[in-house]
This record gives sequence, C-alpha cells and structure tokens, in this order.
Amino acid sequence: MYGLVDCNNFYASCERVFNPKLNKKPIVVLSNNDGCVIARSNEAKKLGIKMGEPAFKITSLIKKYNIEIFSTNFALYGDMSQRVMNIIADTIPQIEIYSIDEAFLDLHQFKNEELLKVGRYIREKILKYTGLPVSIGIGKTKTLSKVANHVSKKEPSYKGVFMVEDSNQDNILEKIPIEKIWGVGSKSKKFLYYHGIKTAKQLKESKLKWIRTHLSITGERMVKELQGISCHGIDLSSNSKKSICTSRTFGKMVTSYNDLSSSIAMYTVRCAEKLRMQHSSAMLAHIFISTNPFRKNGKQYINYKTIKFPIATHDTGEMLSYILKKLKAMYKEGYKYKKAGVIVSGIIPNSQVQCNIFDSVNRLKSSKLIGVVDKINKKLGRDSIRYASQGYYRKWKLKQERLSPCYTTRWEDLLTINID
DNA sequence: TCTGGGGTCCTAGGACCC
DNA sequence: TCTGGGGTCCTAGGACCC
Repeated sequence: MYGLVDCNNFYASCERVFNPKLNKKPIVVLSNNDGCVIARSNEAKKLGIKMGEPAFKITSLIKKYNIEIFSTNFALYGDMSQRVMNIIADTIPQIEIYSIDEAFLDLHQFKNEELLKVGRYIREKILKYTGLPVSIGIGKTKTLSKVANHVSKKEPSYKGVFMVEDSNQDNILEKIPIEKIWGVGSKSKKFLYYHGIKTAKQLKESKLKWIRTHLSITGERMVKELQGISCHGIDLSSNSKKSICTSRTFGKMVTSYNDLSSSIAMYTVRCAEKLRMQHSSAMLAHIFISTNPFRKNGKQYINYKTIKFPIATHDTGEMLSYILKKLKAMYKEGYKYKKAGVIVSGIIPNSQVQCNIFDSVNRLKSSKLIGVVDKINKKLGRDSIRYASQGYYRKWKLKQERLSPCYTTRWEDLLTINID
C-alpha cells in the first residue's frame, strides 16, 4: 500500500503558522514579481480566485474582501517543507519526496487495519510540530493514494485521512471526473471527453490497448494504477536532477546588453552552484531570452540556443565564458526583454566525467578555486565573491512588495513574543 | 501598467552502425 | 526483373506534474 501526504494550501498555510491573525482569513500567495496567484487558502478559493490568475485582474476582489496578499517567500516554504519531511521520515523509513509539499510513503510494512491509524498519527504529529495541516491518502497504488488524498480534502468528516479500498473503490471513482486523476492533463481530458469517458471509473474500465494507442505507455500505466496494479514504485534514488533551470521574468523591461548579460551571468552562477551542490557536471547549456509575449503592440523576439561544452563542467568561470559569448550573438538591440534563463542538461556525476586528451584547462586548479569561492560565499552570504559579469546593481530585480519575514532561517526575523 | 519557476517522461524521426 | 534486416544513440517537441 502507498500513502500520500500533501500539505493543505502549503504556501498559504506557511504564512499563517507565524501569523495567527490570518486564521480564517482569505490568503493569496503570488508568484515571482508578484505576478500570478500560486497558492490560496480555502477562504480565498471560496471567493472564486483561480489558480494562476494574474494579480492585477483580482485587485477589486482583494479590496472588497480584504484578502491578505503575500509575495513568495521560498526561504520560509523550503525550510517548513524540510521539517514536514523529517517528521514523516521519522515514522516511515521509505519515503519519496515528490514535491515541496508532497511525499509518497511505502506502507507495505503495515497491516491493512493499521493503515488509517498510522495516517492519523502522522497527520497529528505534523500539525503539532509545525502547525501545518496536511491530508493523507492511502491506496494500493500511487494513483489511488492521490485519489484518496483528493477525497480526504473534499470531505471534512474524514478529518484529513482517507483510504481507498476494494470495497469503496468503484463508488469513489464513479464520482471523480477524469481531470482530477494524476496524469490526465488538458489534452487527455479533451480526448477522453470526446470519446465519452468522463469519470475515473469509466477510465479504469476502458480498453488498455485503445488507451495505449492513443495515450501511450503513460496512459496505460495510469489506467492500470486505477485498477490497483502498481506501475510506479517509491523512487528513493533520484535526488540528483537531470536538468537544472534558473530563469526569471524581469521586474522592469530590460533593453541594454549589459543588463541582460548580467542577468544571464547570475543565472549561470546559480546553475553552476546547483550542479556543484549535487556533485555533478553538465555537458550542455541552453540560453533563452524573450520579449513580453503578452504585449500586443511592440516587436517580439524570442531566441533559444544550446551550447555543448568540450568537457562536462560545473566551473562557473568556464561556463560563463561560453554562455556570454553565445549571448552576444543572440542579443539584438532595440527590443524590450522581459524574460531570460539558463538551463543546464546532460548532467553526469563528477566521478563519471569523460576527460579529453587535448584538454588544456588546468581543471585541478580551477576546481580548487571554485571550492574556496563556495566556502567564502557559504560563510559570508551569497555572492560575497562574485564574477564581474554579474554586475553590481540589479536593475532587473524582482518585484516583491509583500514579502513576509524569514521566520525560521534568519536571526533578525525571529518572532518576538511580548507577554504582559 | 500588470501574466511564475522548476521539473519529468515519452515518442518519432534522423543519423549512424554492422 | 529483383535493392535486407537488425540495431543504437540523439534530439526536439509534446504532455504532464507541482
């Protein structure tokens, strides 16, 4: 059996933990640049605020209902996430951290009649230790545990823990529309609806061969999982990433090459740091720059280029030299740039980097240098030592007008409680 | 005025090998 | 007259996830 722990309205709940005044109030958390809605408390959902809605479109709702608005505070959410995962890991030896607010649990060691009890225990513990409410779904497969999780959120009488079993399975699947099933996106939804398949029960009972033809192996697995045949095990291995992306939408339009290149330089630095953190190197780097596609008037320009390094690397300096050279060729004057990013891929562990007999770079020396830079920056703060190409003034800085304190990761932001 | 950021997996088709 | 059969690797693009 599998379990799925999912934090309720995670970002919104994190904000609430340290600010009890927000209890029962509608809360919305915005994406970078305070652009889109990415998390909503239940109260905000009830007001009809949609996921992904641009903030400027709901300004009147915000005023009318006194909605509390927050910029994303990833330092806070990341730290709270770690706490939740540690608590789960204390109870269940085999867990797969699936996202910042979700973890799959391998529950095979428990008897069926114990499962709900285990779920309730974990839920209580997380609530007590972190103040965060979670929902727990249990089922024969990951997909069914997702379904159970969905039910536990919808139906308050289950108090956050629900299990899909052979006895209740069909009854439940009958009431769930296919788009709620893990793996059904907008395209598959449209296709399946067209063929009259609208409920999870219908999907479960549809012909495997037909599904395979039209929705590929991914669809076939999905249907099997609904039938209780597990196709996705707990993945304990992959904590190292296969691609790493750093990208931002600019707070203000960027026009000059210098501003654009200092942003690309910064993304390169971050990508290289992330590579080094997981002890790996990348063969490829991809750069993209783009103007604002939402603007109706004004010239548009989007470009995307790939670079292949001679030898897989995580050396910031080396990566910068290739990437900035390529950027120079991509940049065109006279455009208002809105977004840019760097992606690295072809990632391999450092121990498996293939050398080249004609390589003239002193890699031992540069790796020592970068090691020292990392140490200094860890001690004194990010970018204490930086490459000149990153620039010093960030004209393209993010807009974050409603940032909450970093309650758990910065001494100055520690809560003070006055007891009179 | 204003629209996020970060990932994974699968497939088809091309280029190449013997 | 008649032009095989079996592979691998890589990449771009699509679909999906949170």
